[in-house]
Amino acid sequence: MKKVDERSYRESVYELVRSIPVGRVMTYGQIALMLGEGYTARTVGYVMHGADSEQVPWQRVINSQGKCSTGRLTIPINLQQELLEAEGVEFNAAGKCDLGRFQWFPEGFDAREDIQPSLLI
DNA sequence: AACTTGACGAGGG
DNA sequence: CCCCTCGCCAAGT
Repeated sequence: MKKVDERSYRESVYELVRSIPVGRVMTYGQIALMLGEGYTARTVGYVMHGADSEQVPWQRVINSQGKCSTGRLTIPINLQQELLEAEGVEFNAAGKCDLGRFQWFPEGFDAREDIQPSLLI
């Protein structure tokens, strides 16, 4: 078992991101851990910046500190946060959301066992 | 083939 | 809270 079936590296990431419910988020590192070998938070971020905003709810992927990391090049600062707030995710004045409340864990995925404690915040 | 660049994350100061 | 260092790995030069 190498990569992931016949799907491309990127598609596996997008498929998982599409499974995140409205108003919930996942972190780059969490996605990397769930996809397994070959995936790291860094490459998930790389893949996400190339996501088609029409087909992937890219705004639901934030960093492990509960903050949006998109205030750089192509994406307007605050756009990601605004989109998330529009679907119910709350952010404090420092632009950070409570992962304990908004982070999404797929069913069958035991956060306590499958994810490093530090990722649970 | 070598080197650089990220929408990252953990650990340490 | 801020800053820096490393490890990570796909892609583009």
